[in-house]
Amino acid sequence: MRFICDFHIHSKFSRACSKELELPKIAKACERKGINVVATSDWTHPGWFKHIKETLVEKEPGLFVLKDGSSPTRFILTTETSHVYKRGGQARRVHLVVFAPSIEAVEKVNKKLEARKFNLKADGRPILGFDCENYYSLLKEIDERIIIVPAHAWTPWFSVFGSKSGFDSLEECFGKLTPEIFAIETGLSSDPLMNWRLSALDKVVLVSNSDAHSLDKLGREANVFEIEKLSYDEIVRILREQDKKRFLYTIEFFPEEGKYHFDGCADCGFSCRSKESKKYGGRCPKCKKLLTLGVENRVDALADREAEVVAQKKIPYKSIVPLKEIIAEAYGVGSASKKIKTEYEDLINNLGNEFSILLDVSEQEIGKFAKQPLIAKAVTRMRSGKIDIKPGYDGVFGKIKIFSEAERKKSVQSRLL
DNA sequence: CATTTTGAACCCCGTTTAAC
DNA sequence: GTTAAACGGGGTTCAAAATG
Repeated sequence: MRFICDFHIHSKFSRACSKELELPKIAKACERKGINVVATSDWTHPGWFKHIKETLVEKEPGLFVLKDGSSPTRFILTTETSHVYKRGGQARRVHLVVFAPSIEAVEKVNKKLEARKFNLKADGRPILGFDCENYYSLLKEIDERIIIVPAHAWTPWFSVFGSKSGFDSLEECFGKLTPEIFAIETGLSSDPLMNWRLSALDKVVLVSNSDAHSLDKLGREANVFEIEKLSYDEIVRILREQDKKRFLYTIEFFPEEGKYHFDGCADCGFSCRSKESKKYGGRCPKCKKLLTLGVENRVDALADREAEVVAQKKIPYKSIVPLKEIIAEAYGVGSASKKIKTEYEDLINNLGNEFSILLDVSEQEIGKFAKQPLIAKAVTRMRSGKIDIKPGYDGVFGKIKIFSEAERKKSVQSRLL
């Protein structure tokens, strides 16, 4: 059976996250998105962990469902921790996704972290002044089956390869435990093609998750597996062995849409490719402050080959645009508007879930239910990658453009006739 | 007047810089 | 030398401004 999995989201206890993020609501929202396995998230937080224990029951080994049986959505005990510390004489800020096999393992980890006086109550994504390598050692002592996956590995501020406070290699960060890093999360601003340029990453498998802070953003990136006997150990095995038979593909943002694709200065609205930023001496040509170097820049700096050489050997991926943004594009209005919400709900109700619309349903079938005729065409165009994007930079999201103004006008006219 | 867009505040803590 | 304040991030949220 096909399982779409999102291993990195947040709860209502994480900073800047929606109050709607509670397990029953997440389970329901996943059904509408087409997500089969989702992170419990935030299990280091005492209040949230209590909620997990009260609300969920184990269904398969290491996988959980709502106690009341109201949803088929599986939960897996994955969470994020934020590490701020010094290593190699430099300040480091790295985010990690932690996979745990059982409630008991989580309980032990939380006890150990509390003993070290970390404030777990402060945030669902606690900040630990804890060196990543030492942290991983501790986790492995508690339970061999716990694994760490570096989160959104290329973003400038909080990641293992980030330009502001990351490293140039996994070894620098994880030392002797580097062999136990067998997966990394590519993040919104990079896609597999970019990551394939590093031979250093041949040992690891690339995963994609949403890092959702609201129900709406669940599964904006995800992993698609073909699994017969679902369990925590089977998921980890597939990752560890890069099992291409079982790990079918990842679902990705177009990397240009991510917030840190290009180099740039958000204050001045300036952005450029990494090659050009050298020309400016790494400084904003307007305000002369240092440019925030984006994901493309870091990949360029660390890459040692063209991606195409190895593409055939890798787990493939599909690039998507969230359905709401597609609808918004077709109407020519912002994706938060009322019209968009209504059309979105209609399509989901008629066609099942968001992922089936984005990945499977035919253009013709979508056209039957879409009020705005450009929507079906936009989905097809997205599937073939024929869209324009103004790349994101310095925290500014990229802007998607599926249709030219002329095309949109033409479509409006044809409806009037 | 209703809707949409834009803008700023908020949460948290380790580090850095400024102030005492 | 010590303490205090500023800084930074992500994205939701609410308020204000702009649009039609």
